[in-house]
Amino acid sequence: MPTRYRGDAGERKALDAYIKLMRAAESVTARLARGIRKAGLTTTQLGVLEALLHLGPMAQCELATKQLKSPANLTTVVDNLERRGLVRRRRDPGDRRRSIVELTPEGEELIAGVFPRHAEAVARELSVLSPAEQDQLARLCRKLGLAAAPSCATDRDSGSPHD
Amino acid sequence: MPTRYRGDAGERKALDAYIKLMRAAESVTARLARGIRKAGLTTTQLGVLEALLHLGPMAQCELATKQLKSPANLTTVVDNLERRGLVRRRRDPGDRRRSIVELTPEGEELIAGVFPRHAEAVARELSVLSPAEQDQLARLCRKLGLAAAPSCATDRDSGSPHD
DNA sequence: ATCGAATCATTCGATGTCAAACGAATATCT
DNA sequence: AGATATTCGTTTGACATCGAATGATTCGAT
Repeated sequence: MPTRYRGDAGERKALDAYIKLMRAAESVTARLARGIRKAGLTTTQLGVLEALLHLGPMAQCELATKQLKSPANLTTVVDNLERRGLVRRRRDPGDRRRSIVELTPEGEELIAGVFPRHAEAVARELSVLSPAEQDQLARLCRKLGLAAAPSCATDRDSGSPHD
Repeated sequence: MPTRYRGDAGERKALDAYIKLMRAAESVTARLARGIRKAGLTTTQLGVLEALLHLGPMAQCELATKQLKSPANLTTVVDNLERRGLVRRRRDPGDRRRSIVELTPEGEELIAGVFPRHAEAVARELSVLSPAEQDQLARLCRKLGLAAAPSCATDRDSGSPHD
């Protein structure tokens, strides 16, 4: 037997749940990424396009908050999407620090065609769990996902707090 | 109300569970990454050093399988660790294709000092869930985490199938 | 009106990440 | 033995990712 870590029981239980959470997220992401790649997108690009499709144009800073990514990262992702003509930047007239990002017609067509198949793939991945188990998982993960700081001032939001 | 996606009920439930799973994994990872960074490591580097500490020297290919990373990725991560003198590569005499990766004394000292604090941080993050809930989460995530292809021939494994 | 603090996007440098192609070494089949 | 397939690690090229620093803009308090 290799020398495994020996902490107290509670710590071992937490570590066990933690690694299983990470492995689940990573392996589901990896499997879904194959299908996304066939559509010519990366996982992050899909997330950005989907947000724009379902929520409409929004500032880059909002996009970063919703995707749990750094502003620097969003700049490069939006750069790559803009270079391919899938999104467009527009200065917010009311606050010229902000870039409003919106789908181009090409971008909208692409994501509208891709997303339904992606949603099916997600449902297929999750189908190893019963509907009741999916609810349970959502409830437990919700508790862990909080404490995400609302860094963007544009949280003049609207209904459901990002879930 | 923004135009949200309207699929059938089962698909919406799966999507909901999926995004909460991802948000939980990403936000816990991000919070833990701050502590890891203070120790001068990245999350992946910590994972590699921890595997070497608790399981002993192993081939790069085994390391890649255990960390759910690509071989190309492991090459660069091990490169970076080797450059800092934390690990060492050694040709496997029995199979000269293989690189056995092992901790240097410096690497062992570092990870042995860092890991206990990391484990505490993990327990703290998971403490929003009761022990019973942690078990539940582990059980559900375990079902999702399977189907990870065993790419490395060195699966002459030993007891628990990576969980 | 002005000065200082906060916000947004960008740049830079470093690391992580993968897919694909490749060379070296090994295993397998005949 | 010799031909073929497989495995392991690496390289390359593209993208993702963060932290820190910077410039432009806005906000807040006097």
